[in-house]
Amino acid sequence: MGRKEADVCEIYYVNEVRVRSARQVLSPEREIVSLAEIFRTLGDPTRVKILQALSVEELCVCDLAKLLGISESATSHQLRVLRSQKLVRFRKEGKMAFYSLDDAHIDSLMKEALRHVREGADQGRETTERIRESAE
Amino acid sequence: MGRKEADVCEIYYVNEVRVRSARQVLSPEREIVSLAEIFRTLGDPTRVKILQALSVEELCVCDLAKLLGISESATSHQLRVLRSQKLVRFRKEGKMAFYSLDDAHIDSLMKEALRHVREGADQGRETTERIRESAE
DNA sequence: CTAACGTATGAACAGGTGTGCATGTGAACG
DNA sequence: CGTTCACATGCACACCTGTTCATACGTTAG
Repeated sequence: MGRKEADVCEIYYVNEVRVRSARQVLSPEREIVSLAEIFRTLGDPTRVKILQALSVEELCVCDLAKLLGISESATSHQLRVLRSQKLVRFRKEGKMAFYSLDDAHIDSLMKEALRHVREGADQGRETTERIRESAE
Repeated sequence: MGRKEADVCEIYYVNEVRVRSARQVLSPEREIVSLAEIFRTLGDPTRVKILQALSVEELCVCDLAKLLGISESATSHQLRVLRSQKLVRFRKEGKMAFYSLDDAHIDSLMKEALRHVREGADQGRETTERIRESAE
């Protein structure tokens, strides 16, 4: 009894129960990956701005580009990413393409995260910057 | 009146109102960056698993490593990232370090995102894979 | 038709990210 | 004391990401 695998952790048997119960809560790999994919998609300032802007009303590519201060090409690339995740949809009208939010969850996700940021994330940011600096 | 900048978009004046109102909703740059940072932190399968596991109860590094199937070093590296964002905290007991969630928002964030994934993200994933394939 | 426009996309490049390896640090134990 | 253990960290390297540039596509105007 006790140690199942080689010398990994002396007190293995103590936390085995915890590991087991924790493993049960883990979503299946596919869901985990999808989850991470969505968060990674939201993990870019440009895309956050796009989604915030579109939360008001639909906008065309060139207006988004002007709003963001980046090229229309870069904007289009980012919109492609957002489209691939079904976060935005678009409607073609002549040569224009009007984009809008495709998913209601996203807005509440961002608002929830914003609440987190506005609360006690100040020390967090300091810590981050300290680490990032010392890493260079 | 009308066109403010050089030849960017012919119908500039039409959507100027939209751009203006959309710009008002945008959070200040610092908040946007913080928001994106948090999402980017959540945008990794390993870290998602860590947070899901810790949502049950605190775990030490070596148990997390076993649970995740990666090295303790990699686990420690990821925990450092999560710490820097104040997403987890740790308690030292002898040579062990027990980690637990530091923020209640995070769990609800992940659950909200999970709801999004479980709904209609299937087509989304197909699209993503199609794009990823054609990009190689 | 041609030309111009708004948008989309492929290639390329700088910069960033996650993991393994080697090593360091502090605590517990003989 | 020195050794072992759990954990942390610097470095290196393969991989991924976001932007720019050049170009192509479909639509509209002349």
